[in-house]
Amino acid sequence: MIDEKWILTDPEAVKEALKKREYDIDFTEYLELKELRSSLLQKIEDVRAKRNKLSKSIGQLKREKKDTSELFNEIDTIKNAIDEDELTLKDIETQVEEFLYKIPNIPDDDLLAGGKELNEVISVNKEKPSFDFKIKDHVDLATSLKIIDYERAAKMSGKGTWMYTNLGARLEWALLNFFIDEHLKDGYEFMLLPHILNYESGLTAGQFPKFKDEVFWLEGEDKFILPTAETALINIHRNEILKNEELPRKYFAYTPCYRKEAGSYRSEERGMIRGYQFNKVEMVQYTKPEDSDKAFDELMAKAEGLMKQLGLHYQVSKLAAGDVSFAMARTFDIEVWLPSIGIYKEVSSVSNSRAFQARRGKIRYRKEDGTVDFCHTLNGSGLATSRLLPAILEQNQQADGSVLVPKVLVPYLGGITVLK
RNA sequence: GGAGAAAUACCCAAGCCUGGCUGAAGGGACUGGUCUUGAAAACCAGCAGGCGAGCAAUCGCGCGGGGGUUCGAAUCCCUCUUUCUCCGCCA
Repeated sequence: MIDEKWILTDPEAVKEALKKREYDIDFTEYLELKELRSSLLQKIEDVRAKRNKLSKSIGQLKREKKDTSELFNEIDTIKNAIDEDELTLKDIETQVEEFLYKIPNIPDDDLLAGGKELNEVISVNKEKPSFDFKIKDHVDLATSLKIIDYERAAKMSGKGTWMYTNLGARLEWALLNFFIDEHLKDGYEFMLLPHILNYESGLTAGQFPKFKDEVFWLEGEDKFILPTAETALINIHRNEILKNEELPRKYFAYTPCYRKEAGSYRSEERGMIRGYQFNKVEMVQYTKPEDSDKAFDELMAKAEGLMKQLGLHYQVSKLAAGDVSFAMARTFDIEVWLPSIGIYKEVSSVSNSRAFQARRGKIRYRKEDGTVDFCHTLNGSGLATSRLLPAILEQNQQADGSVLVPKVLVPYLGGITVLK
């Protein structure tokens, strides 16, 4: 949720800022509603104050066993005066809230105005690998190495899924364990979370109301299966006031991520590039507002550090305002090179939501001076393993169809250095 | 899934039957002070926080959430959520 005070004081500026993400908004109706709310509230509170005073007097007279009929006459006249106004007020507040929940976050000043096509590659790691043989794609590699089974997974589940078998499962698990160890080293708190969440959680994270159709809902339960661990991690401190010295708070979690991805299939995304379920380790930080830029850099450095240790060729993209997701003010993507399709695919997305999610979830902290303010929340994948595994297979493949295991993973694979 | 009990401010806890003087007793923690070489102890004092309206004085809402009854609700009624106990069922 964006800052209402800003809309009220300078709606034009907010409108301009949102234009950067190609989002056009009209505050006319909203401002009218706020106006109406204000006058209505004034009226209601006046009557309530009067009523409270009279009721108090009645209490006092009763205690003194005096006659109260005069006061009752007086109170009769205001008794129902605001009934209707109270209903109207509630209605207005619902409308205002619904309106606010649908507005995306304000992009940071330094982002380019416009969509995806303006994303900027700001750094590249390693040379693009070259091969002096005909390369295979990850589906062929994984299938011939017998580490992923697509057909049997389809049999039990349907399209858009796969199963890791034997060394495949171990490789996936090695990645996860490697990431977990790295995050622990950096003092992040390890969380295993519920995967079934309530509506409020999705609302706070910014998934809802806009993207309610992109997650799997449990029938008759008003609950959904998380599309990313972020949705849960962001709700740990919902409706809390954190102590000044508790910040920054750094968490990470491993969860599978479940997404509908309805109609998003592209032929280039065969195999495990896009599925209904994939694995990811996610990092989240709660910070003071003044520290969130630093935290962003830290998350970026951590995600990149993991990629570097894996020895993969990747690029970092700074997303243009229009490509930054709904709840975020800025996002950098780490995109890994997939030789078979000749493109870079996102394996990590590091974002700063600033106070956007905190406002939705009333995530606050007490400042040193005793006043209360919203935290900033940030998240970053660290990393999405299900896209990493194909990249490792493709980038590390050899002429004979075997694959070199990244050095850092060897200890996690019981000393295995080559998949063959 | 069935049956009961509970949810009060940072923590513990009174009040709820018998609605009004409860912006919520009492303790602990915390903060400040007295005392002390310093500390502890003892004693004294302070201590809902938050949200909303207003330039302000001040006012409104707040006793798990939502709704209702009433002139008036922490207190009565309904509902939801969560926790605990027992039974059933299981990993």
